[in-house]
Amino acid sequence: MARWEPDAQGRLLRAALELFAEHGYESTTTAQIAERAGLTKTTLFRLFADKREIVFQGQSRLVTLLEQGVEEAPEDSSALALVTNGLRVLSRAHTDDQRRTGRILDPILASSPELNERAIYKRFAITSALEGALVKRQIDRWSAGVLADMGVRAYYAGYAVWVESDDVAPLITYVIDQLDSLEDASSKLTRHSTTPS
Amino acid sequence: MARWEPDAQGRLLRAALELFAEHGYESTTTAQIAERAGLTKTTLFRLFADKREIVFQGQSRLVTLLEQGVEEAPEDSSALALVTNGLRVLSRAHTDDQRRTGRILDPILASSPELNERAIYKRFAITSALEGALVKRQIDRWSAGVLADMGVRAYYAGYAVWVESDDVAPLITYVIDQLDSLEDASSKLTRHSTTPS
DNA sequence: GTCTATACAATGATAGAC
DNA sequence: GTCTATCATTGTATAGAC
Repeated sequence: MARWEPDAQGRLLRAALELFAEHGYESTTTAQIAERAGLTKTTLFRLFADKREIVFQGQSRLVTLLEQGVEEAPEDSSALALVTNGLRVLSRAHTDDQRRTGRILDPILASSPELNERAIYKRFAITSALEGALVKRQIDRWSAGVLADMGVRAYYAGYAVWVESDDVAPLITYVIDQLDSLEDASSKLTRHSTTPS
Repeated sequence: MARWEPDAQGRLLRAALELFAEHGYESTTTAQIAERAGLTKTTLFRLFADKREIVFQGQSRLVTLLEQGVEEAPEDSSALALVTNGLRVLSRAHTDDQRRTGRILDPILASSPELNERAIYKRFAITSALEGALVKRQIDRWSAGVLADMGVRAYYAGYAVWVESDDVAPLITYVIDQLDSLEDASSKLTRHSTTPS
C-alpha cells in the first residue's frame, strides 16, 4: 500500500513531544523534529503551517464536534441545554489516550509563551464557534456570548481536573460539574440580589 | 539634552502603522520600519520583544488600571460594582487620540492572523487580570470567572462601538451599555426560567 | 501523491565599536 | 543608546526523485 511509513503527522507529534520534553520547546529545531520522525524539514512544513501546529493537530475536529452538538440538540432545548449538548459531544471525543498525551503536553504548553499564545488562540476559536452555533439556534447575541464564555470556561476547567485524575469518570462529568458551579455563581450576581442592607 | 531624537517607541509605532497601511503587515519588514523611524533593526528589537509588540505598546498600562479600579472600589461594593469600577478606570485612559489610532489599527489587526493572535492573547491577559483582582476582593472563583468574561466582553464590544462613533460620549458609556445587556441576558438563563411548558 | 534537495527571505539574538 | 556585522532558525519556493 504505502511506499512510505504511515502516519507522518503522528510520528512528528511524538518526535516533537519527546524532544520538547528533553530540551525544551525553544531549543528544539524543526529540523531535529523532522529528523527524529524520519522526515525532512520540507515535509514538516508541508504537513503543518508552523512549528506550533504540530502539537495542536486535531483541534479543528473538536470545533466541528462542538458545533454539531449544538446543531443537533432537540428542538425545544433551552439555551443552556444547547451548550450542554455541544459540550457532551465535544467531550465524548476525548479518549483515555488523549488524557495521557495531555499529561505530557500540558506542562510543555505552560513552559513556552509561544505555545501558550497559540493555545489561547485556540480557546478563543472554540468560544467563537460556540457563540456562532448558539446564534444559529436563535439565541440572542448577548446570551450567546455569555453562554459561550461559560461553556468554554467549564470545558477547560473540567479538562484540567480530568487530565490529572485517575478516575474512570468521563470528561463530561467534570465539565458538567464546572458548568453547574458557574451557572450557580452567575444566577447569584444580578444587581438586585447582591448589595445587602 | 538628548543626543538622539526622543520618543523612539512612538516613532516606530507611527512608522509601522504607515507602512502596514501602505503594503500590509506581512510585506513590511522590521528593517523598513526601523529605517522610516530613523533607527536600525537592532534598536527596534531592543525596544520591542517582537514585531507584533510595536503595535500593542501601552497595553500593560491598561491591565494595571483595570486592577487598580477593582482594588480601589468602595469596601461594600457588590461583585458587579467591582467590575464596573475597574472598567471605569480602564475606560478613562482611552483618549480621543487613541480612538483615531484605533480606527487605523483595527483594520490592520483584522487583516493579519499573526497580529490577530497577539490581540486575542492580550484579551485573555486582561481577563485573567480582572479575574485575579476580583478574587483578591474575596469574590469566589466561579463568580470571578463569569464576571471577568462578562466585563471583558462588555469592554471589547463597547470599544468597537465607541471607536466607530463620532459621538462625544466617553468609552465608559458604551461599555456600561454592553454590560447591562450582558447582565440582563445572563439573569434570564438560569435553568428554572428557560424551559417552558 | 508523497517526499527530498537546495536556495532564499525574514525574524530575532549576540558581540563589539562609538 | 545606538550601530555594524554576523548568525541560527523559521518558514517559503522551486524543481525534481520515487
